[in-house]
Amino acid sequence: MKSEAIVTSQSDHKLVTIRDVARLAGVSPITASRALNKSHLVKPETRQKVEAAAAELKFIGNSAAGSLSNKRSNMVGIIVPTLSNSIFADTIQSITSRLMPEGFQALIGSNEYCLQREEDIIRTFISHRADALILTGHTHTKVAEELIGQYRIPTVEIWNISEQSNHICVGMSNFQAAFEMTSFLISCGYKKIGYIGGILKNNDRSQDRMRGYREALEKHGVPFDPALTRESVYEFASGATAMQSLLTKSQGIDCVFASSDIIAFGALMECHRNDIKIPQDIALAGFDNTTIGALYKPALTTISVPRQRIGLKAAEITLQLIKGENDIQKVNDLGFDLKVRGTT
Amino acid sequence: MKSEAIVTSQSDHKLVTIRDVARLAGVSPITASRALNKSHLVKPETRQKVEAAAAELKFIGNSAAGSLSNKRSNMVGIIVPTLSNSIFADTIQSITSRLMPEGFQALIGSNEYCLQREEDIIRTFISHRADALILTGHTHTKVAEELIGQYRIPTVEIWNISEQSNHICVGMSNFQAAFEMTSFLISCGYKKIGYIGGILKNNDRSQDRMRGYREALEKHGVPFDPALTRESVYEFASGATAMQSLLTKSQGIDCVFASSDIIAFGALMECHRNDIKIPQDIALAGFDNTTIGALYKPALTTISVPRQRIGLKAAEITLQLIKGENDIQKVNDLGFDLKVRGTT
DNA sequence: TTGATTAATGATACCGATATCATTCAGGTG
DNA sequence: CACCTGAATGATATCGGTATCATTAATCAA
Repeated sequence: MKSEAIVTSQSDHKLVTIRDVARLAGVSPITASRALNKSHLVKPETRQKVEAAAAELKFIGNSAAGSLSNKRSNMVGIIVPTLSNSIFADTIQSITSRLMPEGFQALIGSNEYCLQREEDIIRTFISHRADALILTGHTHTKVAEELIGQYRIPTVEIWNISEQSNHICVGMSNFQAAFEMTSFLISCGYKKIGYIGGILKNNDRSQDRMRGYREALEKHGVPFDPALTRESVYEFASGATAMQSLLTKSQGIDCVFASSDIIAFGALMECHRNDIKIPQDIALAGFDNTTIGALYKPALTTISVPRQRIGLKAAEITLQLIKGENDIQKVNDLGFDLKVRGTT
Repeated sequence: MKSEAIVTSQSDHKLVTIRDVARLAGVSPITASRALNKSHLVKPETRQKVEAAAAELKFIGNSAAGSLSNKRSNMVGIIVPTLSNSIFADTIQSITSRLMPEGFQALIGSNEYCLQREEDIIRTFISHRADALILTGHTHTKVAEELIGQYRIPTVEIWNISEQSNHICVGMSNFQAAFEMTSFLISCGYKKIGYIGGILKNNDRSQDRMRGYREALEKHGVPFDPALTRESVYEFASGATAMQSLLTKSQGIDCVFASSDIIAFGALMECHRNDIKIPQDIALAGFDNTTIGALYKPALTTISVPRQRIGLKAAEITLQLIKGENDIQKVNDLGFDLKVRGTT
């Protein structure tokens, strides 16, 4: 079908392009493009004409075309373990709030604690030529690391820190935090301290927290007893189940350290259900410092993690990396806070 | 710089393109493209050669180039009010779990209950030429609607239903649900039923729930009393504050209907803190059926919303719309369940 | 006045994929 | 054997921007 000059069929579904804007403004397409992006290269008067034309046509540029040409997608891929846990929602929130004003679109993926799925998501993000990646933790598949290398995607890891990692990381020492919490619990005089941690497999945060618990015990001369530990999915119900198991199979426990507030809350519910008084009968500590934990009475003793600051700093570094800056500190420790409250 | 046949500089940062794959496989670029996408047009043997080449080079296609050419981005934009509330996280989860296997990338945005921000996000999504949009609720800015129309983006609304809407919607009647809950509370014999709802402005779900509460009261001959109602942000702390206000300023209340479990839980905490027994002193009902509510003792009476099914159905319809099917039911009511539990 | 420099704009090519149309060739038919 | 059909593949153009280099006009130093 040859288009004839006059015909402007409505059913043609032609979207407005920068050429249309340029035509209406009486300039060339490149000038229009420049006016809309790098306005300093264009006379203010021209810029206004172009902007007016763009506004009149409700022009929205095609970023696929843009990124194809200038090799920057203005997208940043973010992968968290899950969206259901609000702690990651908070981090995402703060990342995007920093990135959006700079013109970046966040691609968000959750791997549901599965490395293979993470690899798939990374592959998708690369296909969209994300300008950078923000991943949770240090643990990734070999292929994922290779792809990141081959496609040279600047990558930032959040929520844990390690000198060993291949990437820049922003977070706090999960080991140190668990170590300090456990030490604190020991210093309170608790003798038989149970531990409900997240699934260890492929999860460096869970592993580090467990290690913190264990090494703190050993440092204080308390033998580590696997029978006092449970692995739990990061969900209320699972925390409750783990607690139930501890209550029945490990009598004499006077304190439980849950490596996540969600798990701790599930454990709390379970105690509640069994008329076990917190902290009189059993003390309880969590990790993450969620809102519910702080609001509950008695309020939950926990580790406060600077979720928003992690997101903000990660976004900041991401922007620097995209700009090509490379004098960036590799390990960014934002610390944590031990919040001693009612449950211990 | 003219490229000389032999030179393959490592520092050239050249990413592998489909031409490289084609060359290695000994076919033309188009054949390579076909082999990787629409393999039925290509001899099985050829396809294998191409796949082998792609695998060897770790080829990941540039989807910007792809979508520029075939006018499909394989991206679906999803906008929810917030990620902090797990109910939306659940919906997103189920949407993406349906969309990803079909090769779609979800673009996720949260408008933080702000219509202008929603409009901005929609603009971004359109710039990426999202193949479809999934929005929460019916309330959008005029400009947003215009853009959706102009760029002809198939759009599905979730979490509320209405014949009036411009778009296909998937959800349940928030009005009906609040109506039934309120009627139930009346039937329990509660005489002075307070209401803590979400912010009404620009939020059709909040509005419909409030209307359901009000009309149920009136239908049963109970006068609607604004002094018994509060508006609250959808956060624990805000629910607690609202409850506190009700407790001090509206004595004699024997029941509170919170239009969200999060608010209800905040209210619960507040009662707990003031040694008010639930349900003996005051009954409490929520909305959403979150996990904590179900786990708490006494468990929270609430409205169960089919969050996952909403997401799934929305994804399903989105796929149909993208395929161009248009015999799609406009209003998709997935219903709700009144969960009567311990708090009433 | 002239050559040099800067500001503003434009012509053309190109990013990397695929749509479209063309071509080749094997097998079937009358 | 000429003709047609369909399967497999390829050449070329194109999507909608922008990089790159070229051009023009205006400003300025010598």
